Amino acid sequence: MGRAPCCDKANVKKGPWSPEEDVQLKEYMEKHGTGGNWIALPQKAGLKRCGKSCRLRWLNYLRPNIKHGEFTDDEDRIICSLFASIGSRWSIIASQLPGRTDNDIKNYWNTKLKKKLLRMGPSIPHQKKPNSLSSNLQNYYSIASPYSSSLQTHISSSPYEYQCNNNNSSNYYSTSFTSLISSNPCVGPMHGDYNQVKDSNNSNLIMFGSEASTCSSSDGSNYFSNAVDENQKILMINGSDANGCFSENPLDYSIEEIKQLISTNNVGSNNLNFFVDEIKTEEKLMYY
DNA sequence: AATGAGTCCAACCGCTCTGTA
DNA sequence: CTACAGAGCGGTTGGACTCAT
Repeated sequence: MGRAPCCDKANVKKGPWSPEEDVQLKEYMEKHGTGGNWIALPQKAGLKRCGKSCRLRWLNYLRPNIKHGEFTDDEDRIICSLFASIGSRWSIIASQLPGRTDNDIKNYWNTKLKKKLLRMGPSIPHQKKPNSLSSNLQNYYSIASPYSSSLQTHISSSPYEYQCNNNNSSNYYSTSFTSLISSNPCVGPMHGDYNQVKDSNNSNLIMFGSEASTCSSSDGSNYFSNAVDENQKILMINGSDANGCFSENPLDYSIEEIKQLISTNNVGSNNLNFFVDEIKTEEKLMYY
């Protein structure tokens, strides 16, 4: 038996929204809000739409302060940087770009940014490390404001810098991203929750998740769960320079590796093996 | 002018997660 | 503990638009 549909599909209008429907939804939302129930909203608002459709329309188009139009270079960098570090977690990426929606960013990435990246040749100026991520991608990773300033605040205010020696691999951490996520009202604290505990050697640990099984949501918490996978290379968002650019590669992946992932459609929740999935419930520890 | 290919993006689908009874 | 409903997410699709031939 399949899953029950969220609405009566036979009596629900599909397809593009008319201006009248937009007005209707907007007026209702401004007066009443969602009332905590999207499913019931269309009926209350007099719309022949599925609740999910209303939600999507509101979030992606009608709600205030939505930014449409061209993405700036800064936004490009932020997207590239976050994509490289957390994969296609569009909602998290969107949370770092005020006014942008996850759908917008997803579309932008799929239609433009990805291609733009792939077009970039290996010979680009300002290479910092020829054999690692010293490519246009790396330049894209160099994060500029406003993200960098916020990130830098977290970095500078962070008391810890972590090094995680995980079996035979040496994985490095800083708190920057952790702090960023955990302090971000859009993604935390749920997504960035961690506990400070001590291991058997009385070493301090940072533990993401809780008790026997860590949160397995497909958002930031997974990122952290997977980020410490011993078999995976680890994001190092480390000290940024005075311009807000990272002074080190944020990733140990080469442009070619990433391009390959993109070109083989291996970018996504299943195959972007930087940090994503696979060990969703495994508890991971960070030593400091 | 016709048309086919490519691009873009709004919207849908189906899944997972979360809260609650 | 389990089942269920709603919310949220990422992947995909379909149609409008643009451009080249």
